[in-house]
Amino acid sequence: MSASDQAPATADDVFAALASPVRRDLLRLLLGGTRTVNELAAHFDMSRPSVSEHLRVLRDARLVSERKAGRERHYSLEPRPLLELRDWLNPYEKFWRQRMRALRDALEEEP
Amino acid sequence: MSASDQAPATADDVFAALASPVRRDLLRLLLGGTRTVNELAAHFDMSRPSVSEHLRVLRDARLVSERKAGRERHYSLEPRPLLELRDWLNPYEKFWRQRMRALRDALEEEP
DNA sequence: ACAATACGTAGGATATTTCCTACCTGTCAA
DNA sequence: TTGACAGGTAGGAAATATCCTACGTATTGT
Repeated sequence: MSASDQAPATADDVFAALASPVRRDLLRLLLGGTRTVNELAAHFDMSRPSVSEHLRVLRDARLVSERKAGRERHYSLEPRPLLELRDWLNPYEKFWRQRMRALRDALEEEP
Repeated sequence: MSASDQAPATADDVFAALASPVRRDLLRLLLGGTRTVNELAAHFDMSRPSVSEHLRVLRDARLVSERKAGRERHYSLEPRPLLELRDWLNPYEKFWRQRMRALRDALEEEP
């Protein structure tokens, strides 16, 4: 399963990709716009090849895309999997609101 | 760093906890309400002690809480870290809306 | 043409995760 | 009291993750 597959990324891929703080930092950097590998690697106390590997994990999870431009590779943020994460989160937000409502009701009953 | 600490869970703990599909299934089961360890373990093709370890990871991330009741332990969902995850997601949703807006504007320009 | 640059891949060392079985403590019920 | 049950912990095997250096390939500039 490499980044060149057209198959959609699984939730597993996305959650696993987000588990690394390095990869979350990479996503945050890409919020500022497209970046080359060297530009990204400059932010880390880590070898460039290791950053390349993290980028591959992010690519496999469809969280970033790459565009070849001469000898550079321009990486861009692809927010769609994060929107699916928001959908995953939705039932838990509902749960949260129910709990808040119950707490408020209990407080109103005994003032 | 055990679950008995009062220190708040880090984003790292939360993302790492969510990286396992078993632990995400545990959270989903707890959406239905409080469950004992045995009730939870019954849903998995895995030994009960292994489920216990997954529960510890979720506890350390403050994603679940436990309440002792006789010889049972009742586990409950604690949605607060997931709400922080939603906050983490926020800038990416803004990014997404910007991108959608740009696409829409481009389409209007060239109909 | 040739050196330098950008970046990926290979192979490997080490750390971490994930599962197991064995075992322990605390609680309940007969 | 004693046996059964709930569930955590210990120790270890196997798989995976994370980093490195060395190297290969494609592109650019001189």
